[in-house]
Amino acid sequence: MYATALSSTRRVAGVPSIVSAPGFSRPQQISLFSAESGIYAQGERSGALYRIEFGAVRIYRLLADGRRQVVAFHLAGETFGFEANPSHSFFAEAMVRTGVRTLNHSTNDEAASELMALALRSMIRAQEHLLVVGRQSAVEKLAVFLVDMAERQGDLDHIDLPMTRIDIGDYLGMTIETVSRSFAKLRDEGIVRLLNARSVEIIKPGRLRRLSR
Amino acid sequence: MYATALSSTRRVAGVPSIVSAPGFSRPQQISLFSAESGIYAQGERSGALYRIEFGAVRIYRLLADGRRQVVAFHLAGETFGFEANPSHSFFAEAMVRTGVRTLNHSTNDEAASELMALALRSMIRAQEHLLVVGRQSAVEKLAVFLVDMAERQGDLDHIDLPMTRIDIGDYLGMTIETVSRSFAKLRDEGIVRLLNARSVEIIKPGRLRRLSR
DNA sequence: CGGTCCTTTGAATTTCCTCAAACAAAGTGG
DNA sequence: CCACTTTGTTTGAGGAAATTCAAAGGACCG
Repeated sequence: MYATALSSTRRVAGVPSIVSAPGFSRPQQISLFSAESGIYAQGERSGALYRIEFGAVRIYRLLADGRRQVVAFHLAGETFGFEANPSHSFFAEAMVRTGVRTLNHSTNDEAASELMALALRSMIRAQEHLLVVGRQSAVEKLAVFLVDMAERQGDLDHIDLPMTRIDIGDYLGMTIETVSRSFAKLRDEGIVRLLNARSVEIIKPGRLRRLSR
Repeated sequence: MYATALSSTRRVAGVPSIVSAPGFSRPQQISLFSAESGIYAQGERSGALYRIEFGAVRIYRLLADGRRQVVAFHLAGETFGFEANPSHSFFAEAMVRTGVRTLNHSTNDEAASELMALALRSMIRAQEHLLVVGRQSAVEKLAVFLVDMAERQGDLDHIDLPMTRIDIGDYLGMTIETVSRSFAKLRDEGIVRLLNARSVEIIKPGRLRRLSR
């Protein structure tokens, strides 16, 4: 009952509540999060890494007036935590029921190089994202998003979206109506088929990919 | 004669030429770059850090069709190099005559932690940038940019811009005309005074700051 | 002084957003 | 199992914001 309906255009006051899960800070243990529950605790020291065993997570920032920017989506098998700087009003939330393994923040070289690699990947991702948000049209943005999701889910023909249109809009910097209309354009051109709002079949991968650059 | 006139709306074919400066890869030595010359060499290994002794540098990415996104501006006294992933068609260029010190990529702990701190800062900056580009209006974007520049130059009343309107537009995700019109709005509201196109006096810092969030 | 590049401004157009309404899907309680 | 509510999605109409196209002025340089 809080951040679910949050979007840039439907603004809200205040920030979402933060929920800590049982066993959260015990390393090498899987923590469970129900859909729409928060993952970062407010006082959390930065540097902690999280590996998603199953489910999906969104990372976002808020403007004072409630406008939201989703910085990243993370899917099963992915590691995150580098984006999360609690001192800069970042939030991480499970989008669906999600299992997360908290990785030890040990000081050995191995962990350090892993952290560095993650930092580099996160940076590249953030900048690709910036390029998309800053420099592409609505349909191009959606195409980039769909191609990315398809690749990360390992199935180039079919995508299951764990997020709402609000999430997608706040990720791509546009309203939910524009997201929906962009879906409609891709559908009307025979590029994708919408089995339902969360399930997308890619009919013409080549055209989608061409749109996305 | 290459990347200067590059912008998202005035598209160009091809990529800018890369110029290597004398003494570039010798550590602890200052390399000089003339205005509009490239700093990263194409094959440059990542991980190298650069400290700007004087001048200013832009970091950017290109889309295939020539649209450009400026990812960051770096001013004198700042360290950069983390954003630069040569394998992802990133470019770094001096905007004005610039002196750069290449820092040793040593493997000791001190250097590693410095690199990590830089990574974190770059990430935070990138995400602030994403929030601005994705979620703010033209005037708000310009206000954020001006406040940021003023703080980084250590003078809250006056800004010297080392970059063109094209750079600003490609940094904020808008056209040069919109940048110019946004400047005009701030001027017409008595928030700033334009001594010339590159020199801005901030008359009402409070109003500018309020616009920027 | 002529040329080039940058900037500003205007007018027309396009894109996206806002507001509104209807529909669909999923959950709740009787 | 069915009304009822809530939440999410789609679509339309109108309006606002930014872009595109065009032109003119200004600064700098050879």
